[in-house]
Amino acid sequence: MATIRDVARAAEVSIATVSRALNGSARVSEATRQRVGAAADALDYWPNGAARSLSTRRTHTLGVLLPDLHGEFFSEVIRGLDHAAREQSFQTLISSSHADTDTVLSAARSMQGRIDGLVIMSPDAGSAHGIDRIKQTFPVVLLNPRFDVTGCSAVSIANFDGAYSATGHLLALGHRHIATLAGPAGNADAAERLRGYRDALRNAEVEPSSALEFRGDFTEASGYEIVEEIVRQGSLPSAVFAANDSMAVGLVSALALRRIQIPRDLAVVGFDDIAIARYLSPPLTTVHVDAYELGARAVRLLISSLRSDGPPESKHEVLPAPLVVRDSCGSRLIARGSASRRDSRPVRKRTRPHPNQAGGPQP
Amino acid sequence: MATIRDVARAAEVSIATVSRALNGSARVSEATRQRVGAAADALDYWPNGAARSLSTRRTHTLGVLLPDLHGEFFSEVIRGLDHAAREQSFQTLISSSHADTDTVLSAARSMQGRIDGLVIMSPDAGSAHGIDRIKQTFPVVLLNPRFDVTGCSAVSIANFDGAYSATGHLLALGHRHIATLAGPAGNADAAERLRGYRDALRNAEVEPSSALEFRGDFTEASGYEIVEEIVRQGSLPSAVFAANDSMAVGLVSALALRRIQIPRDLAVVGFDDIAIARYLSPPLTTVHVDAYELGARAVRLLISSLRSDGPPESKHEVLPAPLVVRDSCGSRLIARGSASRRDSRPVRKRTRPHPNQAGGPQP
DNA sequence: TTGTAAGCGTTATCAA
DNA sequence: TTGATAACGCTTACAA
Repeated sequence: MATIRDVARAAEVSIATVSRALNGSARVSEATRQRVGAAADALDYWPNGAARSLSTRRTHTLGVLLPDLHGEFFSEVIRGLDHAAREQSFQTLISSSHADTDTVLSAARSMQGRIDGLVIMSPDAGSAHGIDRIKQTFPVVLLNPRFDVTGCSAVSIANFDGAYSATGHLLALGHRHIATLAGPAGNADAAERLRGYRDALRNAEVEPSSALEFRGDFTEASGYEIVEEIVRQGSLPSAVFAANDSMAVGLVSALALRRIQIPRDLAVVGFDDIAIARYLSPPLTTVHVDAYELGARAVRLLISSLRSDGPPESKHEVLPAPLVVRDSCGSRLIARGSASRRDSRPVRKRTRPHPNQAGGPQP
Repeated sequence: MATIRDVARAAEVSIATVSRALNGSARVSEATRQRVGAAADALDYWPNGAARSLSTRRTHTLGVLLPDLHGEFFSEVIRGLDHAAREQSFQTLISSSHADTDTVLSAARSMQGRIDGLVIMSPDAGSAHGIDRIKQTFPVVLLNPRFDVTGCSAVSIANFDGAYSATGHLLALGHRHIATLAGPAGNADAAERLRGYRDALRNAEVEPSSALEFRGDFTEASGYEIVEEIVRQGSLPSAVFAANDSMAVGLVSALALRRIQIPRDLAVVGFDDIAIARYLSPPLTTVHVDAYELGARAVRLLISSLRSDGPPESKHEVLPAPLVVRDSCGSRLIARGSASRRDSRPVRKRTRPHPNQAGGPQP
């Protein structure tokens, strides 16, 4: 492997001149620049990144700490992160499966000297102290955090607003007996979505009732099982707001088995807008979460605080979560005036041909 | 930020001793080890990764170059890569959107000094030369490549076998008039799948006919549109093998609109087993591709060739692509004897509760 | 415009 | 068992 010394020798200049020539410094004559360039090409010189960042204290790399999520949401977040980073010619050092404070902290530690900043996704409340420590070493941006940290920017999902408008949609359609399939206790997103549901009800002068609040765990299985509970209660509600699409999918399957028709017998709204949502029968009305944008914004915030010296920035952006109206609530016309949008793309245009889709067999 | 010098000063030893103590060298007395540890803790010392890898020439990091894919497949590959890497305490430096040889080469170049090895996904045939260059700098593993490179391990998908068994399944069900919805010309996966389809036919003494080979581009839209073409031909085939699930999804939608019933009027098999496959009506029989495993194997191959010194390894693993029988071909009983498996998991168990699924709202 | 030399923060090789 | 000190490969004052 050729080093800068080899290039210097070949071009008959000092290593300093090679460095300057290759990095486009102004203080180099055109002639030597040529000579150095030629020598570097001839030797096929690849500068050593570690040496460079040791010297410059910059790595042009962003660290990313993720929980052990998978599926489309996660993939889209990464894509957003990576694209935004690439746009600014940053690379991304990714490490996932970080559940608790300790693993987050040790991963951050092991990235010291190799990243310029760090994006931490969905840290649990316990990690607040760890993050305080990390942000002394490099700028940190939190992705959908369960808490606020001063001196730290963050991007999160409009859980409350999304749930509020989903429930509002049902109310606008005339429903008054609206159940919710809530997420697990202790989960911050779940809590916010539940709060949005309740507030929307109260705003319509419907008192939330614990008899209509079913507790799931965000899995499809729990959505499926909850149907038994609901049915056992005797009187069916006229609508259900599921705190995520996975549970809605389970719910829909179980309803189909019991021949309970959607939306005639029961209207259903979900949250997340996962890919499957529009393939359910009927296509699921749900709250759209733009995972790609979530990642992209986090990177933009991080790079901006990288560039700004001075006190650490701490902007907290909230990503809008708009309602996407499909067919699972019926009477779609009524929804017109609301902030929702009707998803009426014809089937054949459902998937926009993606730049690379023709390049690989994968969907 | 405390450096090794600060720790040395605090512990009243030399920096060499600090390094030895912290890296668990045997040649350190228990007493000084304690003292150094205490000093490091007190100063909250984080070793600098760049300095360390400059000195050791090891980075404990794997580079990953990806095309601009997205969606579940891509996400699963990354998850497989990352998990396998983490298992061996490696981190992953990811860079996507690499379409052509030049971007692949320059990305690899910019990783020099910061990675120990590189996984390159789906490089196009043109990059063969670039990869020859890259593998002189660090070990390379190819993920589903369009070609073989000596001195380079690779993992690829059993495209031929998968297509062969999908078509074989249709033949076993008694179909003789089997069309295929092929992928784009020039795409290696598409070509292999087409070859598998043809071979299966020939093996059953059915001569492949170009009139039954329709050309799509792996998008849902193209699957949708092809139905018109097929119908225009007059006589409907009795079965279709779609070279990927996206096209199968489009196909199914278009057939539903024309009231052509699956599998009664037309049997359909796909390829990839994307998440949506089992939600189609009827659930799609398709060839399963384990994207997670694809990534994990690539990393294992890479790490193994990292550890082995000597000539570069060049194992080429092929990931099996088993047929998953659902309902889109009917008469499922006949398939018993074949190498396929019947997917009969009940709806409520479709999604295995995932370790973290209870920790985030995302599917 | 170019060269010399001092870092950057580690690890590794010697002696002691 | 420890300590000097020389790498590692690069950038960047400071001199020339």
